[in-house]
Amino acid sequence: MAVEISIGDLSRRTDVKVTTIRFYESIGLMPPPPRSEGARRIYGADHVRRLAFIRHARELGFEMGDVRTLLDLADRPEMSCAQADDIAGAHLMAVDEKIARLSSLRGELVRMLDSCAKGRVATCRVIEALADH
Amino acid sequence: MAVEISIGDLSRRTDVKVTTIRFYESIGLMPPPPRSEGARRIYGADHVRRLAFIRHARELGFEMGDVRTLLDLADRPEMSCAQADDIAGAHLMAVDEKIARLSSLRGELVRMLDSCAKGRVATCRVIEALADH
DNA sequence: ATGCGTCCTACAGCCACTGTAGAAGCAAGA
DNA sequence: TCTTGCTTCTACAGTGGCTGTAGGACGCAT
Repeated sequence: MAVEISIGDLSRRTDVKVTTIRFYESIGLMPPPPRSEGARRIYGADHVRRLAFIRHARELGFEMGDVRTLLDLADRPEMSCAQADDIAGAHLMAVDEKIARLSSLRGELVRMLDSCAKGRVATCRVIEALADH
Repeated sequence: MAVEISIGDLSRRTDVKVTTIRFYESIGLMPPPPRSEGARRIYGADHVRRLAFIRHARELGFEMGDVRTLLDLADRPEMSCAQADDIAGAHLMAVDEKIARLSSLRGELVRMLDSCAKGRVATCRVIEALADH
């Protein structure tokens, strides 16, 4: 007999909020599950797997379009995984860029804070740095 | 005679889009400027300064609430700049956290990509890593 | 039967813009 | 003077990725 769990159970198992699960269904990321007599959603093991997959991809920062493609790929085991690698590679580059950008912001923030004499706004380096970049 | 520039000029000088300038006005970040006979916005030097300030703060990743506070502070030179330092300090911590998070994501992505044998999806480490975290 | 938690749908709101439509202003060329 | 074409105007919808709310219905234990 297959596992039959409610949306609340699915939520707890995958740590994805109930509303988010319904949202994923509404945008076609999760398939519409069968319903009980009282029209409640009934999920099974593959829903758990799919949602976990989505969640991990999101945690890694993949955006929805990428997640969609990765899910499609995961459903076609015979295909080459080159596309998955491409997506992950592109994402890695994007992450590297973000890190670089944040590091330079960090530098600027540290410089601002270090040079501030903790006096009045009139002589504050933080404010000044923002004013005359 | 004061400088009198159009919204397009202001946009070019500060590298902030026209629509964004109007948006900032609509949410009260920029003051509503005087208008020409034909109801066009007329800006002056202080608008340029204020918008540049906003832009720099946004570039540094401060969110709107912070920008608002920093602007208010900048308008009160006699105040202590402790609050500005607090905001910048909190932001620095947030940036550090983001960098840490991204670095660990990066590690995971690199591991995924390194261990992938570039074969079929069925044996793809990238897909697998997403499936069984 | 009652109470309580879970679930349902449908829609508004979040942030920080961006894009669109349709109209009007304005300067330069024919 | 007329026309062309750029800029500007207002008002509002859309973006991504959810989150929150209203107003019910379901289902189980007491």
